[in-house]
Parts: sequence; C-alpha cells; structure tokens
Amino acid sequence: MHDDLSPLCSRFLTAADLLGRRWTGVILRILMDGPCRFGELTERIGTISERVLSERLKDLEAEGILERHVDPGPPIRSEYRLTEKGQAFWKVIDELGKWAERWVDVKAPAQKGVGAKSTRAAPRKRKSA
Amino acid sequence: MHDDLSPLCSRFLTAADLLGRRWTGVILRILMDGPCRFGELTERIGTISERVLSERLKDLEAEGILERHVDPGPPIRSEYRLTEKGQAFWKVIDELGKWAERWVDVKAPAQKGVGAKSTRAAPRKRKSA
DNA sequence: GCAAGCTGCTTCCAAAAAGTAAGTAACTGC
DNA sequence: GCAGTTACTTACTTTTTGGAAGCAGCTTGC
Repeated sequence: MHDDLSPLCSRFLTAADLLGRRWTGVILRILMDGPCRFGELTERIGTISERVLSERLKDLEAEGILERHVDPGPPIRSEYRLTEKGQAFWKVIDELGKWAERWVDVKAPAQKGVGAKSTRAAPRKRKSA
Repeated sequence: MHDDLSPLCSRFLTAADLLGRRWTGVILRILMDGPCRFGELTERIGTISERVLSERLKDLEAEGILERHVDPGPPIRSEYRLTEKGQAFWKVIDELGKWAERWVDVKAPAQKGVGAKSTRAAPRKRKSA
C-alpha cells in the first residue's frame, strides 16, 4: 500500500491539468486523424464555442502540442496540425477510446449532472435524521 | 485525409468530458495506488478545494467509477476506492504518465497562462498593420 | 458534561472559465 | 459596393471553481 503520501509528479500534474481543461481531449482526438481547420474543428466538435476553441488552440500551440499553418490562399486558410509532442499523445487518446468503448454506456450520458444528480444511497448522515 | 467529418463517438465524448473536468485525472491517479480517504485526497492533491473534491467524488461515484465505503469506526472513516470500471482506467492514466515523463518540461509549467501568455509569432494579421 | 479537536463534508461568496452572440478583417463573387 | 466565407475577437451572461468558514458526529482532556 501507499505509505508515504508522496506529492504527485509535477509532470503528471501538468499533463493532467492540460487534459483537465474542457475540450482538450476532443480537439486532440480530432487532430489525430489529420490536420484540421478552425471551422472544421468547430463543426466536428459541434458544441464547443468558438471563443473557447480559439483559446484551447492557442494554449496547445503555446505548449508545443500543435502548430498553426497559414496558407495565404488567396482563399486564406489556416490549418492546425499536431507536432511530434502532440502525435505522441495518441496512446493516451487511444486508451481513453478503448476504455470508453468497453465501459461507457451510451444510454446514460452522465455528462455534467444531466440525468444523474445524485445516485447516492444515503443522504450523508451518520446516525439518524 | 479524413473526408466524412464523422461526428465523434459519443462514448469517447463522454469519457473526454469526464477527464475534461478539472482534477478528475489526478483523483483517479491517486486512487490507482489504493483506497483513500477524503482528507488524505485533499492532502495529496494539495491545491484542490474541498468543495470541488466533494463534487468530483460524487460525480465519479454516480458514474460507477469509484465507491464510497463508510467504516463506522467508532473513529468513523470513509474511504474511496475504484470499482472495476475505475481500475480499468489505469491504462489511460499510465499512458498519460508516460507521455508526461517524455514530453513535459519541468522548467516550463505552462499551466493556465502562467509564464506563457502567447508564444504566437505573428499578431494574427493577414496583410499589413 | 462540556469545551476543544478531528474527520468529512456543505454552505456562502468572490473569482475564473466557458457559453452565447454579435462584430471585425481580409478577401471572393456578383 | 454589398452579401457571403473564414477565422477569429469582443462584450456580456452563466457556470464552475476556489477559499474559507460552518456543521454534524464522534473522542479526548479535565
């Protein structure tokens, strides 16, 4: 058993913080399929706001996980693609996908409080009402 | 190239949403080491607020990822432990850990805007000032 | 037998992040 | 020169998180 209460590895904390920001996992998953443009990402994700997508892309670019390429058209287009560091993330995404396939029930979304506020049995009392 | 713009698998979306809530990955990582009590989790994570920890534990319990066991002491204690579904998550956490070890630079935290507001090269202009 | 401490949460309030919608900039086509 | 497209940004609202204090049920000290 764990006996020392070691303070988690700071690298792991950084990575968990990254994936702990909303939409990061989904964005990465899509980019695993290949480069993608802003509008295409918006469309594929469906429910993300452009404001937040823009923010995430900047975050991920700043962290060296993806790169932004501008093709000065004339029909100007920008494209986001994973760097080596970003590509290396595929194993995480892949395992997450496998876990989801095995364990996530499609019937019960369970997303952010929808449909299941509290499945808790007892109302957190110790002894009596 | 991807040509269909398939709408991501909803199971994956659910899983990504789960991990996309702040602290979820860290909580799971700690519980991988074995059962843990509320106060112990607070201590090990260090910077999470008790309010949010409580919320996350309820979420994860509602989703069947962990279970709460109350040992009615007398020195009463509650313990959180992973279910089979939760244990199965170890591969994801493991890959995330491996990625972090290989790719995360300890010197540059890059967490939520700290130290790197924008490493962006050009100020997002198309033609001229 | 009662104040003081511990664990495990919950409540209240302020700050930060995400959602919504409209706006902007550089084009294209008409 | 006006509508449409792409890629964002800005302003404003709602939700989520953080921080700290409160509270319930015990135990210990005196």
